[in-house]
Amino acid sequence: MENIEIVRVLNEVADLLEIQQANPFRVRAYRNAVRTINAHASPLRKLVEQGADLTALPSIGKGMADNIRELVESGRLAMLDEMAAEIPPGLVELMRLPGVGPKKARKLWDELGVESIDDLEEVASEGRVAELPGFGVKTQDRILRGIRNYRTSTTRFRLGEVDKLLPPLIEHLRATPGITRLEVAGSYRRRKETVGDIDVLVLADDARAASDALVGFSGVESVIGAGGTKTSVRLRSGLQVDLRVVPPESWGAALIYFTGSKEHNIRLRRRALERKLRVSEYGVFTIPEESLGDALGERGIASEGEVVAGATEEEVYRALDLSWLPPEIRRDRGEFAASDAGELPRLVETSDLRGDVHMHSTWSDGRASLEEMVRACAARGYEYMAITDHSKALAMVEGLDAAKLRRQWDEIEEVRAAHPEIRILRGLEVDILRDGSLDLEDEMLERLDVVIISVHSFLGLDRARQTARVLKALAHPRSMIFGHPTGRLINRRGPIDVDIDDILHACAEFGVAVEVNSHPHRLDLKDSHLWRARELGVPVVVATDAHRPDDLDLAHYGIEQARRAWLTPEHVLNTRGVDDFLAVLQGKPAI
DNA sequence: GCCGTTTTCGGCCCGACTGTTTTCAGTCG
Repeated sequence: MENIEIVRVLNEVADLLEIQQANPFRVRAYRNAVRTINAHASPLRKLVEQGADLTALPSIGKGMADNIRELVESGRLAMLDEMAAEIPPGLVELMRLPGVGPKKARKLWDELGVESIDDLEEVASEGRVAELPGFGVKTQDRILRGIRNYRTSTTRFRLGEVDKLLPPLIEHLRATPGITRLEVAGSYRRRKETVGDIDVLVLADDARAASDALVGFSGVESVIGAGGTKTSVRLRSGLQVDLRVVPPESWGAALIYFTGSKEHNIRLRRRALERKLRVSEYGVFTIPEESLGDALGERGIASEGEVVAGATEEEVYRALDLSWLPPEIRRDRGEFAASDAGELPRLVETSDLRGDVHMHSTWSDGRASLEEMVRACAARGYEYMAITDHSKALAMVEGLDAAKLRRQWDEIEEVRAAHPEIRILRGLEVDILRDGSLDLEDEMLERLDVVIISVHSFLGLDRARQTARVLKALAHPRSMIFGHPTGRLINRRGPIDVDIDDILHACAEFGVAVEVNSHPHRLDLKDSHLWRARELGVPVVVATDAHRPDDLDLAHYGIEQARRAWLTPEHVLNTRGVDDFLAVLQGKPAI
């Protein structure tokens, strides 16, 4: 049983508990456990096998540890089986619809016998949902719309897509009179690999005018809602945009609040309470003595208290004895402790990169000549670069065999002479063959400066075979960088099935670096695996896998991914000078 | 169900919006 399966089971338990109207804090305990497991890169299975104490993990207590052990050892959870016998499986799915939570799902089941989305569509189109107490015509319509939307599948947008969709909207809003400040918050600002919707914060003289400006944007397909402080629209692309007008004295607090993550905010508020302060999107406030211990006063309204901070993020964090925290690490993954200890990392930045070492040219499937790629790298200020075309196994792109590679080296010699401003390394992206051997003769591998090894075929091997295949390739003395290690394509293709923990251990042992492939379709390795790589001391290379000169500008996506894993320039090999870079990669015995 | 040099019991983040109500529950982020 893998972590991802454990997570699915525990999440389902939480869903079912909600429908059963169990203690909400018990539900939250399951959600918190899921969070911990998601953040844990190595398999809990191994910990269980070793007899380790799972309760050492945050949010895992005795009960949860028992659950996990039961899952690992038997593959089942008796408690879930019991609950699932009582509750129809389709009920959980109802809660995916906007406006339907556990209470409404339960009522639909109790009163109308709804057991699935299909059932719900039927009774809703008959008008029977509107007749239920607590429901109405509007809720019924919303459910029907939600079902249609759900069926046309609303996946999250890749960060790179959003970066293309947003600029016209931002420009439009910035040009609106009265909007004096604008910032995109949310997971977009945290540079998460995918984004669900967009939160735009603005400072505006006239909230109405700002709202009208959004509604009047040419890309808007429909208006979802408009309140006093929030306007929501859906763009024709399907992307939902929420505009929030914020008063200047609350700007920083609102920016923190809407940047999230949710987990970060929760921790922030708890921290405030420890200091007898209250944090909201409006600022940091004192809690008046009389309402201490009575968090919810009459009708839930706590007395106001005095404003302590709110105008800037720095001031809000300072009020809680914290340094300003980069959005990428606002995930409650240790950033508070690091700030307290004065040990916040100096995260790697795009400008730290001194070379790009994964790119293609017309020698294989690139669109630009070798010299054009060299010029493009030099123009970006790189000190060095590696041309890494495909090896011959990728026949469809006419990959390079030994003979073709020698001819490429001749051309590299010529280009080197013409471009002394940049060091051009001889590289190759060598296919890992089905049996784990490399797609190039050893004597040629010996003569390459940079050897990237990648999986491009037999993506469907089972875990045992796939892992063994990769481990064998990593053990090759000339393997230097493991390219796009999991092979995933975001929203399109899942990762190959490998034991990532075993692989990272092998990388550490053999001194092979892992790539952060910066292409926004890949972002591979992902953040949680990079986190593990850092823990294990595996060197990291951030590279673009560019197939044309413009692709070289995608490096920032890889850097942002690295920042989410707390990587500093020390962790990223290609922030070093070329001699250092090569020394680490090649610092291994000859064949 | 988890957690604790303030607590092993009694807490557990905060506010807005919507739709349904006539004082509020449910949902969402």
